Amino acid sequence: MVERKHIEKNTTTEEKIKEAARHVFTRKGYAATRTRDIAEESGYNLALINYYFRSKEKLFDIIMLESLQVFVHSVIGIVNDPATTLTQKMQVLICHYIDMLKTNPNIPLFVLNEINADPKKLIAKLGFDKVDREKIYLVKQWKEMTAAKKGPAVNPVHILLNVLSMTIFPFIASPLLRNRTGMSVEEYNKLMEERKTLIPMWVAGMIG
Amino acid sequence: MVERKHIEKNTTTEEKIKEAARHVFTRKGYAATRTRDIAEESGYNLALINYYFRSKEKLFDIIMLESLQVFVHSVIGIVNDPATTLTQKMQVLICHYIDMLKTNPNIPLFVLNEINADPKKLIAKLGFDKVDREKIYLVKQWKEMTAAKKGPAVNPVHILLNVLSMTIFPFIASPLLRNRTGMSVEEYNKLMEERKTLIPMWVAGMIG
DNA sequence: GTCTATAGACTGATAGAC
DNA sequence: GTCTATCAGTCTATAGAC
Repeated sequence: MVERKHIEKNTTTEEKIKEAARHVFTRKGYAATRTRDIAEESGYNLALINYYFRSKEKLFDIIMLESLQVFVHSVIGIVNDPATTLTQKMQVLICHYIDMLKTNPNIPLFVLNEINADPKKLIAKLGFDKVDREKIYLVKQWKEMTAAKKGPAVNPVHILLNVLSMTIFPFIASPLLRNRTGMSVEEYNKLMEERKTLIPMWVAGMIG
Repeated sequence: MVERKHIEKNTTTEEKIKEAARHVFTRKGYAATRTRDIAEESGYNLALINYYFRSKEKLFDIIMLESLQVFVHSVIGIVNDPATTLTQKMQVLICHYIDMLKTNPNIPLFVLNEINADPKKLIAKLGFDKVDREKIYLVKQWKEMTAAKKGPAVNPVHILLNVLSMTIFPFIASPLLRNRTGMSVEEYNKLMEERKTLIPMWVAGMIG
């Protein structure tokens, strides 16, 4: 089953519909997407969407969960690794996010839009509400670090916000920035690659 | 006309509908918003929306362009001020952005979506394509600064990206972050207020 | 200017033939 | 499994009374 996954990908009707749905949903958002659009893009008929997925919403749930699990699953492995330091975790996470964003640059805007449309619905669907933060190794290490430091500490949420901001936002704003600076996609991606080492450096400067 | 603006605000039916539309559109997005929702929120009937604005789309355009033009205009004033230093400009801009975003937290997502849908259209509507970058005072000051510095300089686009990221992204991600941290809107806004002084400090550290 | 009532178009979902 | 045809519901926009 696993070893065949890359072969079966997009060959079955079900996979083709999912692939089409991924495209249309991420481009237009849930509400603006018509099941007819997905049918057309998949090359199949409208009725097949219901045959395979029962409803537009159920199809959306599947797409969204898959998009996010790519993000979330690997991340949990990183933040829970007792073998790495806090700094190393941050470096690995930033690399991981930038690589993922280079191949899926449209996912953040898609997710943020849907969360904005209905915050409770999506967060519950993602299973984020079931993660026990206190048991994550990164949280433990963070607390040790802040406890050891002297002087007035910055609210750690600021640091988290900065890492996420500096990593994710450049991809969301890419069309705008590229338009203003006249950069090509390749030049821009090269810049993003540079940020893999720059962001950890900048953040280290913030923590002092 | 101008001197009466704050008095007339939200007193006319037209203004009340616009205010209601602003709320609903930004909460649910264009496609998911029904004109019935706007009518209900405004306290008036569905038919009045068409009486005043002809269509849902025209109403949407008016709302968004109004919010944006006010903001864009003020920004141009700041970056073209010959009386302030580069550092001062950055501080004022960050303050200005954060204040704006506290009252209109939905604008970034709207702008990013529109630009994603059609990069040239919105930029042209806002008149950005007519701005001659070389004539902006901030650009001149920036070049002077980088010319005076020794050692290998970081690509200035990184710094621009960081300022925008750290200022804007926290507002886009607010629903997600507030949910994860359990913060109220007030607590979160207090954090954003702190960033008015923190971001310039962090950026100064990056430029070194 | 504001309302009620309804036209007219579109959408998600299903029945039933093949 | 895949198709065509169609229903039932919802939406924007408008006609017409007041």
